[in-house]
Amino acid sequence: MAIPLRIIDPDKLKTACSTCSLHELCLFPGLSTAEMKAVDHLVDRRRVVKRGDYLFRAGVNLHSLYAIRTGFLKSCVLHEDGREQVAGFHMMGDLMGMDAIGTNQHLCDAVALEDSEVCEIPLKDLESLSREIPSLQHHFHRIMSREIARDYGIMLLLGSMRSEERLAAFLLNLSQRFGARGYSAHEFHLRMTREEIGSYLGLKLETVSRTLSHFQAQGLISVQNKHLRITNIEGLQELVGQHGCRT
Amino acid sequence: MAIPLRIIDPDKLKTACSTCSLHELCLFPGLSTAEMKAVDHLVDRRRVVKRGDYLFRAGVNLHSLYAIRTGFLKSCVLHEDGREQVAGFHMMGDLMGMDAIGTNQHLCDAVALEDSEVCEIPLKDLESLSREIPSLQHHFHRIMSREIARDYGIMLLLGSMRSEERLAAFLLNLSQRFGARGYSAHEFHLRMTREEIGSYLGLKLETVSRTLSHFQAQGLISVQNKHLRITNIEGLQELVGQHGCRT
DNA sequence: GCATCTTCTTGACTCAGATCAAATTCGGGT
DNA sequence: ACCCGAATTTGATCTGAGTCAAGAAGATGC
Repeated sequence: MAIPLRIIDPDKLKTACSTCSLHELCLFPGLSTAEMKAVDHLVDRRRVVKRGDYLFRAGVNLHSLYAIRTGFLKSCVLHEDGREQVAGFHMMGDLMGMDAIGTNQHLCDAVALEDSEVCEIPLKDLESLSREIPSLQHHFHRIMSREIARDYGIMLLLGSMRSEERLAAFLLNLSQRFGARGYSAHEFHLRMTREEIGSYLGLKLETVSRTLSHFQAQGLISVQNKHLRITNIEGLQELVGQHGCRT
Repeated sequence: MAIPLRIIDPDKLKTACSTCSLHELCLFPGLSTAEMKAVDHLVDRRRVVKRGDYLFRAGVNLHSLYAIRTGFLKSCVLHEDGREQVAGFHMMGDLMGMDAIGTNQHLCDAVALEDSEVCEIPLKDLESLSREIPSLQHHFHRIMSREIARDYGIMLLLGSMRSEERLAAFLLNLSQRFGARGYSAHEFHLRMTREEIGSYLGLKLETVSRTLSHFQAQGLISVQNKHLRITNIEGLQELVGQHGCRT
């Protein structure tokens, strides 16, 4: 395990959290320099996942959590009978794999929708380091909790919104997340197919397509295949939670 | 803070996790006696919540997590526009409040559906004790993770099951949970209204009622208002994941 | 550059579950 | 025991989204 004596190990440098531009989004903001140093050793290694490849598959044993550095992935829950549903879309700074801690087995497939790069964080190491750094521990709990909160939002969406509201909420969510990461919040590339959007929103791909066309006709957005531009964000916001039909 | 010198403080005794019959279900299984002792001090106090009362409300600051000792509660997520949806039903041994760690504010209302009793676990104390007891720490992570896993299941249910499947899955879930707690798995009391079931499953109360009647006509269950008896559990199991229509 | 496969759009029709509307039963309070 | 509001059941009708189908537009590979 001895690291070869080199002045700069370029690989290590690239992996280090302390030099990572994502560290405010990712697991470890607001740590002292010394703590940051300790965290650097936590991040085992980076891994590249090509478009279409699996980061992990349902059923395999958990060894690490994965923090996304670049790229875009989806997670798919699998039902015993073969049905499959997109449970989330994940981008830079998101942490994946937390659903597997309970059973020690991944519950969902994680598939890259574009070439992506992730940092592996062995759970054992994260747990032992968070025993030493209370702020890291608390931050990890916050991240798990936010995942629960996100899921509650999706449950609300699936359980009580009509198709237009779902899609509007989806677009606003993407917009907000791209914006938070320094990308344009009103113009972006949809990395997933209509079918994947539909699966995530509990709709059929035809409904997704129709609803997008409808939004475009209303002047809310302009879509050209996967390129999307939000032209009236207030209009979309009004749509969400407007048609309070399904009481 | 000095505890009055008495041989037995009956209140403390009742609160102690080490003597609690739930401790295998609840947060702290498999600890040494010494560790158990430390955990006892963690559980701040017990609280009684009368039927219809709130354990906590959306928006209030988090101070504690709550482990249910007895009773039955629901949690309701609130949409800004006043829409409300049941996010879960919680019983003996379940832990509530984890959704609030992320923002430090509760996201949902927790309402007792029958007179209930909970143990308050201050998050700060749980975090500091779990820094000392690795198995407690890991178990807490597992519980949060299981909550995420549960939510994935609900997303699958809401996003891709038809009404009969949803209700069958719901009944089987209740059955399994009652069974795991030593109650009858095939005969129990529904503590929630049809409307609450519907809200949880993304259906209208009429649909819930009709579907229950339909199940009864098929000989799968027998319902008499809130009293439910499962007469053909395999039949229900077949129903879930049978009609794989919504691909 | 062409062929092929996948993804997307749009239209016509159908149906599961929502909505509206009674009638009935239950449960808590006096 | 009786009353009253809430919860449940059941029926009739309506509708939003699913299903089926066919063509168009993009991607991918040779």
